[in-house]
This record gives sequence, C-alpha cells and structure tokens, in this order.
Amino acid sequence: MFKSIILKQMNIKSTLEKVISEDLAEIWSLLNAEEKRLITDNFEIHTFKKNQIIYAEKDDPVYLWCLLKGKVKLYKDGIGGRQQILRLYRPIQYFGYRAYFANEPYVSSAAAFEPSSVGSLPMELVKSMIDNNRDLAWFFIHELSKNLGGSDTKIVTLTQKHIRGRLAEALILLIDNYGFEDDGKTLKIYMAREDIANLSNMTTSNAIRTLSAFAQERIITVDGRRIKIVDEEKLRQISKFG
Amino acid sequence: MFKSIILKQMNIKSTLEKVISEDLAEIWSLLNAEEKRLITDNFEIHTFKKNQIIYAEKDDPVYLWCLLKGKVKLYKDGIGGRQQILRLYRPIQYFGYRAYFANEPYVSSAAAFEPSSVGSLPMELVKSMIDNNRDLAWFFIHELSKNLGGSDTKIVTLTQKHIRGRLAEALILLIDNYGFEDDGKTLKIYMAREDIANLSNMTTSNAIRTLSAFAQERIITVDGRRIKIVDEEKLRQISKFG
DNA sequence: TAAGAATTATGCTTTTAAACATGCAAATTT
DNA sequence: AAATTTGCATGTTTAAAAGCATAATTCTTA
Repeated sequence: MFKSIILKQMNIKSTLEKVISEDLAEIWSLLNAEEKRLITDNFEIHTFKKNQIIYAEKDDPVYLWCLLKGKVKLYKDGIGGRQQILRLYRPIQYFGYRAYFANEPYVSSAAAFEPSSVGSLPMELVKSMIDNNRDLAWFFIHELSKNLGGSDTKIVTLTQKHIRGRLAEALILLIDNYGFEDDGKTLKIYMAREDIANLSNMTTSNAIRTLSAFAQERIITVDGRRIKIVDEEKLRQISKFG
Repeated sequence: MFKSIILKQMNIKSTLEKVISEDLAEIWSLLNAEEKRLITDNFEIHTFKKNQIIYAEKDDPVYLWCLLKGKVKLYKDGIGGRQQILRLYRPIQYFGYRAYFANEPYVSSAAAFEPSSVGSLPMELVKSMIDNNRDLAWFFIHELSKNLGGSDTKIVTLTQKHIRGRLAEALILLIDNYGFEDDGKTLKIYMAREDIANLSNMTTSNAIRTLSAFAQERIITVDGRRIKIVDEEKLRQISKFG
C-alpha cells in the first residue's frame, strides 16, 4: 500500500515511483514506525481486470482501498440501468472508506477502468489508527470535505447545464484527473463513449453527437477513443455556460 | 449553543428543550468541563429574519453554526438565477464547517427559511478542540460521510428521476426532516412553490402543476402552503420511480 | 482470416420539461 | 376600500434531450 511496500513487493517502477514520492507522502508521512509496521503486516495487493468490480452498492464496507496502478471509477447504477460516474481515481488515491465511516452499506460501486492494482487495508485497523493519530483524522476530514463540496457542485452542474456544457466539463475533469500524453494534447485516458456519457449525464447517442460537434468546431479531434484537446480555452468557455 | 447555554441565555423552552436532550447530547456529551467552558465563553447567538442569508457562496468560512430554532436551507445558485436546495436543517443541527475543513471558500449559501436563532462558534476553536478530542473528530467524520453519501445519491435521483418522482421524493424529504403537525398528516413546513421547485430541480410552474396533479389523484391535499399527505405509500411508490 | 460481437456514427421521431402568456386570488400597502 | 404586488393556477408553444432505427466501423475470437 505504501512506498516501501510497493517498491519491495510490486514491480511498478518509474512513473509510479514519481507519484509516490509526491502524493503518497501525504499519508505515509503522517505515520510513526509502529503504524507503518501495522500497515505493512495487514495490507494486501489485488489486481483487477478491465471493468472488474472492486466493490458494489449495498455491500458492507470492510476495506480501505488505495489505487496503486491503473484507473478506477466510482459510480452508481440508476434508473433503467443508466450509470452515473461520480468520481475517478488515479494512483495514489484512497477510496471505499466513506460508507464505513457513515456506518452504512455502500451507496455506490467501484470498478477498474483498465487493468489495475489496488491495495487493501482493513477499515478496523484504519479506525484504530485514527483513534491514535490526529493527523490521520484530519486527513480524512479534509478528504471528505473536499469530496462533499465536489458532489454538491456536481448536483447543480449536472442538473442545470446543457449537454454541451456538461460534456465540456467532463473533458476538463479528464484533463485535470489524468492529464495529457507526451504531446501535451492527447487525453491520457481512453474511455468508451458510453462511459463519457455516464460521466456527463447524457445518453451514449448524445455523447457521440456532441463529441462530433466539438470535433467539427475544431475544439477537439477524435480518433477512436483517442481524444486530442485542440482548444482548451474554448472548452472551458463552453463549460462555464454553453 | 449547547444545552446549559441555551437554557440560561435564551428564552426558548418546551419544544427546543425536548430536542436538545435528544440530539444535542450528541456533541455536548462528548466534551469535558474545560471544553464546555471554552464553548460557553466563545459562542454567540444570532437571529435571522425570514429569507435572510447566514453566509454566502464564496465567503470564507469562519464559524461553525448551530441552528437552535427555526429552519435553514443550504442552497446553491445555478444557471439563470435558478437555485438548488442541497440540504435542510432543523434544530439542533450543525452546518457551515465543510468549507473550513476543505480549506476553501463556501461553495453554497445558507439562509433562514423562517425566523431563526442560530449559534456561532469560531472554527479555529472547533479545530483545536478536535485536535484534543477524538470523539469530536469522529463526530465530524461521521457527519461528513453521511452527507457525502446523501449528495452522491442526490446526484443520481435529481438527474435521472422524472418530475413526478422528484417531487414525491422532495415531499418525503420534508416529512423525514420536519415531520407532521399534531394531526399526523399536515407537513410541518410551509414552503413557497418556488422553494419546492428548487428542492426538486424543476421550474416553479412544474412544481405547481405536479402538486395539482398529486392533489387530483388524492395523494395529497393542498391549501395554500399547507400540504397534507393523504397517501404516503403512493408517494413513496412514485418516488421509487413514477 | 473470417465471422460475429461490440462500439461508434448519423438521421429521424417522440417525449419531456422549459419557456411563455394570461388570468385569478390572496396579501400588502396606501 | 382601492390599488398594487406577489404568488398560484393553467393552457399553449418551443426547445432540448431521449429513444429508436440503421449502417458503418472496429474489436474479438473462433
């Protein structure tokens, strides 16, 4: 789950190593030697195939999950099998703890977007560590608060913005979350149109249609699932209201 | 803000006193004598008129607020001045802390629905108390987690349910939040049609229309702002999907 | 490599809800 | 009490997005 563990027990190097030293420090650095040992002894690494479910709505939460490699979506199944993607995770981010803290079953599901490695740690252990480490408590208070602000904002944008605005916003989210390939233009995530639709609260048809429109307007170019952002400024403009 | 204070310094009795001994115990009982004294010395009581704003989006968060008497809505202004009501508060509930914990300005506004008394406590103080009281940390972790689950669920219901379903759900929320008058049928909150619309993500026209439809179908009766729930079962059925 | 399945693209139709218009009634002000 | 404002009700029109059908393309896998 954490730096030393990953480097010892997994064969993920280079790219990940970079991320770890920046992001992971966030939790790891909050722990003392004893806590670090506890984690080392109790965490497990799991691998998930593309589209495999990590946990599902109504399950009881047992683990804290930490994405090590790959991409994970948190989503909720709605009316008529329509899915709403709530959040996207990248290494090294933690998820799956909210329901445990709320003392209720999961209200959403998590699945791997692409082949992924995920570490797990029993929430019972996390709980006892929070009891003895105020910095860890603050870490979760902060995370939950950021997410709640995000969800509240999402309620308004997804219900009030028009299709073009919602799609533009989704693309910007993808930029912010996963960034670009080395060319500085191509999105580093390759989603099915259906997933793009589920992220922006629209039907697959409309996602396809609107992506085509954006391409026509030279805001993006589309080559299969490869999306190149040509005019990010315009995109942000449409997102604000278009 | 807390039991002794309220009873000493305010003239709210009977109804409130009941609530306090149940709900308020939640935080008050977590505190030691020193902490209770700190609160007593630093809290202030404010009164707000109907529709008066307590804090606004983009403000910097400074206080923890606790609703003592009245009703408060948390809302966000969206496109074209359309408002989305995110949460409703009743005595004794706390609000206004999320943005501080997230270390960002408010993303939503709070306003009194009806004449209200609200206590304030500097967040700086709350922060230092959390540092020294793990139960208080858990209180906020729990609240934030519940709210996040609620917001995530709301994203789906507000975007995917049809108008009738959304209105039915809003009415059920009002039942759960504020309950009934002594007759066991009349909603204990009297909202303008516009607010009902803002709660259910629809235009005022459609809120009016759909309320009329529900009345026609003998699910509710409407007399001005007085809404009587005639067939709660049917309402829940429509909310699930109708 | 061919066959089949899944995904993407596009046009057309239908449905839903927003926008607009108007009338009425209750409440507030003068 | 008259005048004005505000809120509620309802019908009509318009626009947005969903739904559906079909075809083309890409991806799987037999």
